[in-house]
Amino acid sequence: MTDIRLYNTKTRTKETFAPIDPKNVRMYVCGPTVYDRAHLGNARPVIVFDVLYRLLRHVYGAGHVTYVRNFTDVDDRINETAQNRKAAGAAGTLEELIRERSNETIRWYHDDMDALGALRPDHEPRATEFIPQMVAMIEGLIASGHAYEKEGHVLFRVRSYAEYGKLSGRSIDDMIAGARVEVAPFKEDPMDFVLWKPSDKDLPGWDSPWGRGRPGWHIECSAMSHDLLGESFDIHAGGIDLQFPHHANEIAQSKCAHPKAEFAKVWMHNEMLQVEGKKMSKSLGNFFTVRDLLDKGVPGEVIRFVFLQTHYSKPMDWTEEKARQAKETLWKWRQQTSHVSVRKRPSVTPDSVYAALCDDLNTSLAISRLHQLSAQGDADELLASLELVGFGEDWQDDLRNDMANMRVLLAHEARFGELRQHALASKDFSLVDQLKARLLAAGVEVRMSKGGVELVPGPDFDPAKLEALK
RNA sequence: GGCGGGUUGGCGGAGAGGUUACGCAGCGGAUUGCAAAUCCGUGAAGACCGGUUCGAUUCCGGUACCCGCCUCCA
Repeated sequence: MTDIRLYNTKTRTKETFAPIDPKNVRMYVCGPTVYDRAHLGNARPVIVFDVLYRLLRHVYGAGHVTYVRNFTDVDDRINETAQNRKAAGAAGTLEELIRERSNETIRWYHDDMDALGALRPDHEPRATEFIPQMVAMIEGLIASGHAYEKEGHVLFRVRSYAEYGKLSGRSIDDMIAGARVEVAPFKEDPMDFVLWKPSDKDLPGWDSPWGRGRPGWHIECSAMSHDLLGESFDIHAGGIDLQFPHHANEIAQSKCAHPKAEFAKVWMHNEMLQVEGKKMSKSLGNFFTVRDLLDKGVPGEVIRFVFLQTHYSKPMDWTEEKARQAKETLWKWRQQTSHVSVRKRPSVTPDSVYAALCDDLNTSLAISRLHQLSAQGDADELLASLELVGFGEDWQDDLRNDMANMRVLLAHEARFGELRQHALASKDFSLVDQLKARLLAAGVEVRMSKGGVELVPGPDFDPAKLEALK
C-alpha cells in the first residue's frame, strides 16, 4: 500500500506518516466556537480533514481511527445572545439560555456539516464539560513553575518554555517588537497568556482554586485532546490562522504539562478562503454562511467539490462559476454511475485516486483522476473513488426517490416522440419546438435521434415545471 | 516592523529538470429536422530579472504585486 505523506508544519517538510499506534490513529481538529451559524470559511477545515479522516479509515480500518473535534462553548458572544434573549423576556435562567444557545448552534453546525458530506468525528467534546480537566492541568502548570496566579488570573509564563512560538517561526522578542500585544498590569511578560480568568457575577463561571472564573481559550484544546487522545497523538489540525497564537499556546501548555510526551506529531494547517477574489468580511458584503448557500439551492456536495478542487495548503477562492461547473460535473458522474448496483461496488479503491490523496491530500489531482476514470467509462471504479473522497454515498437513494419523476418523464417522452413522428412527416416542427423549449425550461435534457427521443432529467430538473405541461 | 502563503494557457487548477496534466470555455468534425447530450480531433501557459544546467515553468537568489497572521476569526 502506498505510504501516506503529509506536510508537517512543525518540521516544514512533507513526511511519511507513521502512526504511533496503527490500531488507534488519533487526530484532533480545532472545532468552532458555537456562537452562530458556521460561515463558509469554517467549512474548509471540516471538509479537508474529513478527507483525511476517510483516508486514514480506508488505510487503517474504520475502527482504528479516533477523530476528535471540539466545540468551544465558553464565549462572550454566546453569553451576549443569551443576555439579549433574557432581556427580551425569554424564559429560563441565564445559564439555561446560554446552554440553549450553544445547543442550537451545535445543531445548526451538525446540519450544515452533514450536508457537506462530512462524517461526524468520533468525539465532539464541549469545553464546558471538561472544566475539571482544565483546572487540573493549570494546577500542574503552576506547580511546575510554568504558570502563575495574579489578581484572580492565571497566566502562562512564556519565558519558561524555550521553544515558545517555534511552530510559526517566531521568537518571543520578534513578537514583542510587533508590539500589538495587550499590556496588562498583572502580566510578568507582555506575551504571557491567560489560562484562567475571573468571571463576572452575572456570567457563567466555575469554582477553582483561584476563585470563580472561566478558562482561557487555549487551555480547552490542550485539556480535551489530552483527556480523549492522551499525552501524545498523531495529528493536530486546523486553519492556518490558528497557528499563532492558539496552536503555539497549546503546544506550550501541553508540552510543559507533560514534558516527556511529544504532544502532536504532525501539525496540519489549511489556508484561508476568499470569495470572488477578496477576503470574506461583513464590511465587504461578501460574508455568507454555509446555510445561506444551501438555502440558495447550492447542494452541499457542490460546495464540497469546489473546496476539494484547490489543495488545502493554498488560498481558495469561492466563485459562482466554480459552483456552476462543479454542479455539472457531479451531475455527469451521477448519471454515469447510476447503473452501478450497491452490491457490485468495489471495495478496493483504484490506485490513481488513492495515490493522489496519499500525497499530502492532493484532492485537486484526485479530482482530475476522477475525470480520467469518467472518460474511460469505468463506472465501478469511478463510484468507488468518489466515495473515498466523500461523494456519491446517497446517490442511489436519490435515484430511487426519483422513480416517481421518472414515470412522469416517460409519459412525456411517449407523447413527445409521437408528436415528433408526425412532424417528421409533415415537416412542420413548430409544435415540437414549442414543447421542447418547455421541457428544457423544466431542466430536462431532450435527446433526439433517428431511433426516437429520450428525456433525461438535467442538473436543474424541476418536476413542478413539468406539471404545467399537462 | 516580524512570520507565512500565493503568482501557471480565456477561466479554474495539478504534477514533473528534458516527454499530453486534467476540467470548463473556444475551434473543427461526427451525430441531429434544428438543438441538446455524447464521441473524435485541436490551438493556447507558467509575474519579472538574474544564476546553476547541455536543457528550467519546475532548483537557487533577487524584484514586483496579491493575501493571511502577529488583536480568543477556520
